[in-house]
Amino acid sequence: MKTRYRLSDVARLAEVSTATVSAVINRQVGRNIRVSPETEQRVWDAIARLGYVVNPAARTLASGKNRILGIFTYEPIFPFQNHDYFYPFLLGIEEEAEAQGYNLLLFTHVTDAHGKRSIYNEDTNLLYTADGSVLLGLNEDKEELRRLQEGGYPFVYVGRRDVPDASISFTAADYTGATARLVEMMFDQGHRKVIYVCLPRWIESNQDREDGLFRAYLQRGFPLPAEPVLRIPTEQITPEIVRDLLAQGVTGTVVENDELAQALLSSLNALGLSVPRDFSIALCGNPHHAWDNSPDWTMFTIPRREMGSHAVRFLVERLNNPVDTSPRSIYLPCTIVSGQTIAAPPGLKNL
Amino acid sequence: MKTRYRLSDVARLAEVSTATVSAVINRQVGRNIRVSPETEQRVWDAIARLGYVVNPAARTLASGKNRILGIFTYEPIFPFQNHDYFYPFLLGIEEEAEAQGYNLLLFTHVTDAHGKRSIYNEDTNLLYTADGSVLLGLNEDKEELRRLQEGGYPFVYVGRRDVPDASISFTAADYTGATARLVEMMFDQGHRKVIYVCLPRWIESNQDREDGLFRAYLQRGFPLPAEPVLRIPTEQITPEIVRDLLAQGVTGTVVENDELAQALLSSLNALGLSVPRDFSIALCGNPHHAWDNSPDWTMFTIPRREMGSHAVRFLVERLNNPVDTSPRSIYLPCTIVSGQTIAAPPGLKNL
DNA sequence: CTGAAAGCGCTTACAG
DNA sequence: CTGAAAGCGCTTACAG
Repeated sequence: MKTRYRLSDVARLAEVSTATVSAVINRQVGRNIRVSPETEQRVWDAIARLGYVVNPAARTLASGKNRILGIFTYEPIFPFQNHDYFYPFLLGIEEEAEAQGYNLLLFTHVTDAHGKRSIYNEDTNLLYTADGSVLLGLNEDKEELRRLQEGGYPFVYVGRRDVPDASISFTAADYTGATARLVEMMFDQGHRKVIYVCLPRWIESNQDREDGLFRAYLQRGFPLPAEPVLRIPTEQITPEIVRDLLAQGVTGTVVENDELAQALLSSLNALGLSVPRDFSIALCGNPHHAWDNSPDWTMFTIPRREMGSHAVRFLVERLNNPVDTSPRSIYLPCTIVSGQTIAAPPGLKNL
Repeated sequence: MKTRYRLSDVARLAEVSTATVSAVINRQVGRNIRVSPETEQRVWDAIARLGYVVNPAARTLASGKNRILGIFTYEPIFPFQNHDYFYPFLLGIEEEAEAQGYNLLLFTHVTDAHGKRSIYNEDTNLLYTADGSVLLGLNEDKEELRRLQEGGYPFVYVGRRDVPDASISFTAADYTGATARLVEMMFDQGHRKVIYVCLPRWIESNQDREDGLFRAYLQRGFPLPAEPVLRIPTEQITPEIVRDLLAQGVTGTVVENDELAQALLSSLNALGLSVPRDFSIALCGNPHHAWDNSPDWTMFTIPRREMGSHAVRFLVERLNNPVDTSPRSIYLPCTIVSGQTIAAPPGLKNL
């Protein structure tokens, strides 16, 4: 392996100072620094002759920047299961990074001593290799995010994240608006008791969808059901549960995910009922899986690609203007997909 | 944004030298360097108290390594079209990188002045940011690869690459063996005239598949047809072409890709013939697209994941042992998929 | 228009 | 067992 040439080698060969070489390779000539065309040509010749290539680490150390954006995910980034989940985000991130002239660093080596993926590993912030980072994943560690924000490190979360005692930048899907829209579609069909069914865990997107439900009731002035939200694990959805809902007069639901929706569907079928004839269901987001017996869901899709590209845009804005550290956020519109799973409630059809 | 603490700040607070702090955070204690347990504890306390995090750029500059592996692709890495193509490679690369404790740098910002993706941009080798790189893509620039190899930069190509005047490391699929296997399967059914149909372009994998065809003939001792390889653009495959093949006594083909195979199928159908009753076809690799009217191809699949992980393994071996710069290569076995597109040739069925 | 020099924050012989 | 210091290869005021 031959030794690499240094900038000073180029300077010596071209008979100029290192400052001049630096100015030439960084296209500073004509800006604050002046170099005569002949001198510049000598520098380029010397570079070509030696086959000189700049050392990015040294450049980074000296300038404090390296035009690298990190991608940190709280779940493995390229697993089989999450394949279709992460991909559209990455697509948007890559597109925008390329457009902005940044490379992407995938933080793959991030499991700590306990086997957990985390940003701080033995007090080392792994992300510092990159000028700024895009963060993704459902199982984030809020305390880490707070610490990261406090440390002044530039990052943007893909997906709304509520961090106690901190305000962070994020790009989110407008779950609230999209969910409200689905509920209103049911209202338009004559439904009056529509509830939200979700898993029993507090996450921001569930909060947002719940808010969407409430907003729809508020806007239409319909009375909110006594139990507007059903928090339940998928495996606990049974025909009895569904019979209970029907007894309460519920005629339709918006549902967090496809597993829950499929479970509801199965229970309805077990009772001899069908969707949307006897009950309406709409899905709040993209299905996670391909199902054999999946109906054509009425649902909305999450603008993943746009969430990714906007995250990069926020990050680059922040890096270009380090003075303004105020957090930024955006709610991107979801797309409603009109399927075959909502219709007028059965009571109305009897009229 | 508060200023970050430096290693020297930790040293001052712990009342030790920077060398000691460096030894502690790099786990050198107990190896060549000795630090008393009390001193070490003081260092860790100081680190915790300041919230010190190491600066990777400085570390890289000083040590010459950064435990980052690059991924360079000659096509955009996350486009819609190549989604399913690149993904399995990335999966294997990520798995192995994680296992080996390396992060991955995706070189996204690599288009030169002419809009072409290239490693050398204005005489700068973009890859030098990473300790070593995995290269992928069909449209590689051999001259660049030669230059890269000559420069001593550690890299591994995913897919066999023949570079004039250079010998590079790669991980390949055993196209030759798998193609020979398909041809022999046809021989076993009674075929004697099986040809290879491919696009009219020279690429390594076509060379390998062709070799597979020849190998099968050689092993069985059957005479090679006068025109054993048909090089033809997809759109030029017509019923006339196929009628010609049949007239030559060809009863089956192994085919480069699914587009060609589908075109053959259409032409056969247009002649009132069907597969595999009248003609056998086997596919040499994974289909690129999902087709509406695709038969259940007899084919082989390319071990993409393994190709990716082996590339990382080669790279890490090279980095761990910089003295041995000899190129490494491996041919990984493909998996034969028994479909419904080969059968005994029609002549035999009449007996 | 150009150069000498400090500094970025680490690692690593080397000296003691 | 620990410290002083050179060096990694750049950038960037600053001086002229």
